[in-house]
Amino acid sequence: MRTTSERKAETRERILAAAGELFRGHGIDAVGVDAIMHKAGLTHGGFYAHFASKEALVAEVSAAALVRSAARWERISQEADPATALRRIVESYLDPAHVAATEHGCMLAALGPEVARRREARPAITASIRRMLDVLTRCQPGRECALGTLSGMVGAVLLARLCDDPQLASEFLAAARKAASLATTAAG
Amino acid sequence: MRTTSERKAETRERILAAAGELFRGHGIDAVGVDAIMHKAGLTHGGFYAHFASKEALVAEVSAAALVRSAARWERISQEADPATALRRIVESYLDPAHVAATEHGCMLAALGPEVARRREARPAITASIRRMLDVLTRCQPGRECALGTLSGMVGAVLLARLCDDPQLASEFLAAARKAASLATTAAG
DNA sequence: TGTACATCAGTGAACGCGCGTTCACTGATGTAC
DNA sequence: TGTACATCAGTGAACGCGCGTTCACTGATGTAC
Repeated sequence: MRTTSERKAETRERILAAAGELFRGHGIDAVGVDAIMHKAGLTHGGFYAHFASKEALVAEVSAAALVRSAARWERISQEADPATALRRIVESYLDPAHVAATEHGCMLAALGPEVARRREARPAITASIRRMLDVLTRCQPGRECALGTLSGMVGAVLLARLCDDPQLASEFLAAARKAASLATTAAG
Repeated sequence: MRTTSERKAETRERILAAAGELFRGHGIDAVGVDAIMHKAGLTHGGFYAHFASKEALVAEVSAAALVRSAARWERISQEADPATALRRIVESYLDPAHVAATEHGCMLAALGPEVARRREARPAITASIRRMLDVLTRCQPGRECALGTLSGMVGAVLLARLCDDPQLASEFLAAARKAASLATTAAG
């Protein structure tokens, strides 16, 4: 049988997951504690048995979502040769499905500016960005390419989401895919 | 002497400017009508003589801020040869001062995800993005380079703002500067 | 194994507060004669 | 030019509402004997 503390840890994870999806989908300030707890299958009062405040949750959620992305990239880079790993990472990131599913997508493109304004969330974010850059650097000719690829991917998804016109959106994705592969072949 | 309607138009512009700075600096949902009107030197009740709702203001502000950016880029591209114009646009965008002054900077990097969630603001944003792409396309070898440069610049500023570490932030800027110039010389 | 007590995750009513919006008003400006 | 009236941008008090947070509680689970 699950002990009480296991149950509590599971509930905490459910709250984090619910908050992660709602924040990415609607924005941090647009989602209340009430909505998060309801999505987690609980009532709002119980929130404070798990987190000190909404701001504390925000910091944890943004850190956790990006840690998961970084871990996924590391797994991909360990399971395939560098060129294949890069292709998988870049293609899944620059996929129209990623643009459409904001609530399940990358934290950087979905909440970047909102998180950047919250000082307490930034150290953990920076650590995950470094891990993501390390993965890309192993797959590309040099750190500068990795920095450019990450910027290009995040910017392309952001701009694709802003565009009213699906064709222009997919042009951004295609151009970023090409830029990432060009950077690789240039010195590969 | 200024007529009443001229005065009203000036007041409206002051409200738009105040809202533009506050939204970019703190996020749309974090800024109230009260704070905007106070910054514009007025009391909150007068807001509704100029805008139907806060949402209507949001749509106008985001559109207006990006129209101004697009117009600035067009002016630069008319006053200089393509290579110089590109350099000026890229260097001013990827300047640490731009990263620091979110409230006076590019709307895309400061409010992109928040605006992308508001359907009614997107058509005007898309039109301005097209104008910016047109300028870049005239300065670079082809539309694909322009798409990649815009994505790379927006992403780099966003990531630089997220990074806790100033050195990593400036690495993102430097890499994006280099990617933009490489794209140019590749076929130039 | 069975009973009594302690713990504490989760409930749901209640709180103060700031939000977006409304509205009766005022006083400076524009118009009519 | 001077006077009387109409307009309407802007004021500031008030509204209903939903937010983040608190708190007395309950009932399932863990512990002691």
